[in-house]
Amino acid sequence: MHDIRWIKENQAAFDRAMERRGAEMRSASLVALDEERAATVKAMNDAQAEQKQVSKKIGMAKGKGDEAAAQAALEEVGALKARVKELEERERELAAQLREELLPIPNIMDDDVPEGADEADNKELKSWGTPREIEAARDHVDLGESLRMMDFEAAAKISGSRFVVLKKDLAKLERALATFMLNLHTEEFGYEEVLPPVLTNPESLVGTGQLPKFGEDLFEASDWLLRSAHVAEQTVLKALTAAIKQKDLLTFQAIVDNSNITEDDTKVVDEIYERVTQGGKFTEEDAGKLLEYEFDSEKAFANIFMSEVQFAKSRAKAVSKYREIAPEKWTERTNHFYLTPTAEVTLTNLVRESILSEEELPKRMTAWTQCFRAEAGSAGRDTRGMIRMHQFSKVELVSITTPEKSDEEHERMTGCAEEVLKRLDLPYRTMLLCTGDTGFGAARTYDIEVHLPGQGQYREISSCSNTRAFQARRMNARFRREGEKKPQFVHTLNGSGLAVGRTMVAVLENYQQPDGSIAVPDVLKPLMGKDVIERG
RNA sequence: GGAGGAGUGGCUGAGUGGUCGAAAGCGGCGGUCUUGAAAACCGUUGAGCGUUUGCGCGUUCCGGGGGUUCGAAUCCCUCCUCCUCCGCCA
Repeated sequence: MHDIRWIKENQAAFDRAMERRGAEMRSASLVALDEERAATVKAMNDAQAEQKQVSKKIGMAKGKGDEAAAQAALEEVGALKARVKELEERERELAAQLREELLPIPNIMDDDVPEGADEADNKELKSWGTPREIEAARDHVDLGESLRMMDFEAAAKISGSRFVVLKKDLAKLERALATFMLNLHTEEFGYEEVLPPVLTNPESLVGTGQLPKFGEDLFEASDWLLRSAHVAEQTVLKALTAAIKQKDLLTFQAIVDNSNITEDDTKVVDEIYERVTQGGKFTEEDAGKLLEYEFDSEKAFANIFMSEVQFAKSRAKAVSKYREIAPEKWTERTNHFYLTPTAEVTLTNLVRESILSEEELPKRMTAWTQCFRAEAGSAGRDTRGMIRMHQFSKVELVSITTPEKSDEEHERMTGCAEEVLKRLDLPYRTMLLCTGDTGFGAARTYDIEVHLPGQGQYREISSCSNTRAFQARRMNARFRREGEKKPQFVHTLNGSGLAVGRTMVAVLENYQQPDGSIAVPDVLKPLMGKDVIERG
């Protein structure tokens, strides 16, 4: 998220940055919105100051027993109160609207990020190792299946496409690779190992930028709809009880009559809402009040009615009705989870809404986690093999730094990821992504691509990004400098170190032997307990 | 899942309608004293927003949101989190 004050002071630069992104947003409308907000805040503050002043007078007058003075002040405060409330509401609306407009805006990229449309325009920064010349090189699918240790059919049976089942030494190889990477990052590079939850809430995903714009890429795991529907039913119940209490027999009778309709339960719930919230005596305002009613002796009767609608097949309409009637009671958070697409989300959000001390920085964290991606929109791409899975494991690196250290940290982090490949003796090259290929939240991204003899090309195995303060502002993650009063935003960086599944692909294809067995890379031998993976 | 309890400043903890952003203690910072340190004593010590060249001033924030009231940390509603007991469970 961008700093609106920065946008205001650098409109031309902001607009130019958006153009490079191919985004439509321009500064003018944002600045206008913020100016209106600031004016509203000022008016609100002034009104509040006045109201507070007068209220204090009342307190003092009452303390002295001067009823007449108290009464006079009391009358004075009435108009002020209404004005404050109105301005408060307006301010809240404007602030929310501003945030809503800022959240989908991508980060500003560094000036030296090369112009380009897609990965073909990425710039190679360096390469390491020489791609192996392997005669009649086989790809990892061929190798893995021949070993009888990689089973896509079994995965399709128990889950679906874009999943894989690994067995025996390949299952173990996944574990060995992850262990090797974690050991390297924790023991030699100073990263702290973390084992975070896999399900995350929407706030976290907003913090790192997956939401609100890229929900399609995520798997959801939530019962929010069901839970909310349950609450909606409770509302219906209370409305019915209210009808009873107010002796509104017409409405009540109508509700009961309709309870006989069982084929289309949605319709029943719907109609009840129509009646209770709009029909006859019940206004929208009344509906809000109904929520406060308690029922007692009528409960049993109401329950009989409810038993007929509680199996409503589609509850979406009830939910939306409920949302209209009682928005303040609606919470998106109710058991609303996402399967985490990358540990960048969990690790980075550990510092959300916190103020760190300067000595704690840089804060370096690493985690081996399962990652889940819907891969919506990539139908047909990389359908063969383990390159693009709905579920894969990754060792992630996250650094939290001061603003002046983030560039240096970015290079360091990329070096940590490269070191994994060096020690596995896998040839790679490092790319600076072009404007068209750089992700939403990144100011600058390095991709590391490993050479795959089976495909005869380099493929992405790591992506290291500096988001600068972009995520920190979304998350309100700050630090305080020694001796300074005002906290400021940290910089956040993330990188894969590495994608474990793709590393396995690289190992298989690079270490394959003519007989179809796989030589175990030296650094993995202690972890694998053998020198060769072969069909057993 | 059922029953009950609790959320106050970096920490502990007082405050149950009125000059309360909030007692007290601890911790932190500054000072006095001391050759130095400790102890003692004195002072100081949250965040956001707005405004100001700056000192400052205004306002909001006592888990989140909403409400009652001229006025809310305090009363009401709701959500979240944590704790205890029972049940279930890897």
